Amino acid sequence: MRKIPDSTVRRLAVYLQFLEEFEAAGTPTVSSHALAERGGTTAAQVRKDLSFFGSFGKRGLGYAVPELGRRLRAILGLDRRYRVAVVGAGRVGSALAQYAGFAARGFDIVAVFDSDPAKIGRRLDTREVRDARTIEPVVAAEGIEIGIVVTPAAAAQEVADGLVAGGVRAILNFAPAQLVVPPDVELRNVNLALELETLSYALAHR
Amino acid sequence: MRKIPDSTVRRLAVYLQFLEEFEAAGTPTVSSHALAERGGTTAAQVRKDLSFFGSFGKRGLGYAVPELGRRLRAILGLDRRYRVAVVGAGRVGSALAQYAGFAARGFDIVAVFDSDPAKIGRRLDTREVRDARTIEPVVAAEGIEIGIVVTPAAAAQEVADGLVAGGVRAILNFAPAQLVVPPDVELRNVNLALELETLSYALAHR
DNA sequence: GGATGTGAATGTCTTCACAGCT
DNA sequence: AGCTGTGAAGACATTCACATCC
Repeated sequence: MRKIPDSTVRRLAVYLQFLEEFEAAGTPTVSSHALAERGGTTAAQVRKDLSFFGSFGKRGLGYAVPELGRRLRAILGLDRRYRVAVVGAGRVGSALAQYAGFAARGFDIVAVFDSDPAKIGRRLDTREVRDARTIEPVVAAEGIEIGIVVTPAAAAQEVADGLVAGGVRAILNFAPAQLVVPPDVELRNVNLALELETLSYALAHR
Repeated sequence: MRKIPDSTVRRLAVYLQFLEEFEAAGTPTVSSHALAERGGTTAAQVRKDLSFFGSFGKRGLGYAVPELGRRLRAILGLDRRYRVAVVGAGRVGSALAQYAGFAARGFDIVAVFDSDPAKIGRRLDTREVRDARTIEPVVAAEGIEIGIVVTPAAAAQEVADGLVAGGVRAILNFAPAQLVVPPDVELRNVNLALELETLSYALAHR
């Protein structure tokens, strides 16, 4: 069960999204074809993706919606909740800290940090913005497992070091910087400008 | 020159980022090895990526920083500016509309839309939030080429249709919905929750 | 009949390794 | 000597096609 393509994991998360719509609508069963159509891929791809983890379908019938949902949540590790910290209470950071989509998927933002004295102490929903110098102890004390970095590039590595020292197991980095973290800490980068740049490339080439 | 891997395009944008740091620092020349190190890839990969578009380096020496910068900007279509609209003035939409990183890379947010009467008319920096019902005419009149969709999933397709009718050539979609657009409109999806979900998968599997 | 599950075939991307400039 | 540029090899991912089962 090791060595699953990264692209497969991403697609599984997408399938789960659709599946939850089917769940809400009360659809009892769904075919690989139906999932593929909505997810922008092919039926064979859907079946191959799922087959890495077992065989959850019934031949001739398709997949039972509630069961496949449960399975996918278990596979993705979404059958539990995570405690998450956001570092950087600028516009994007604040928006992410309050983004309902995170809590809806099991990611609870339990702490927000910034280094700007003007921001420290302010409230953001129910949480208070805390001093970035306290990242390490707070992360450790609160049992925070995931850190989201939304600082300027120059501050990102220092912040990441604090998160790691506090014991996070994963970091989602929005800063346009290449972070260095220990190999046992999972790191994913999201670069907003980059997405527009690939669009620019596509527009320029035809 | 057709058929460039998507991953290559993304990496080129990353190289450009680093190159601009070298440019700022006045470093005259850079090797594929140096670029690889910072970009989290290998020297061979850097050279292969660049070789799709020509040979910009000097053997035994490396790449001239200013020239490679110019070339990359030209390849990525970043040697010009783009007019961009943001639809959805919620927390994330507002943050994106004011995100300095976009303007810095040549993407000017020239219009912001929302359908909520409470938000329409409000100012966001220098721009006023406009009625989403006017997307099509405003996009057409303002010569907007790129639309960023940051609405709830339920509204996203309608908004996309308006953008397309107005004449955008590309859409960056943050809504957790699979949009349908004509084949000549470039579409890229960013799903914030998805990124955390792939981290969750990684945490669950070891 | 209809849809899954999966080896095998195909296609795509990355890495290797070395010839060729400077 | 140093570092690029690139075919060829290898690794990886997707698609095909069909046997299998409900």
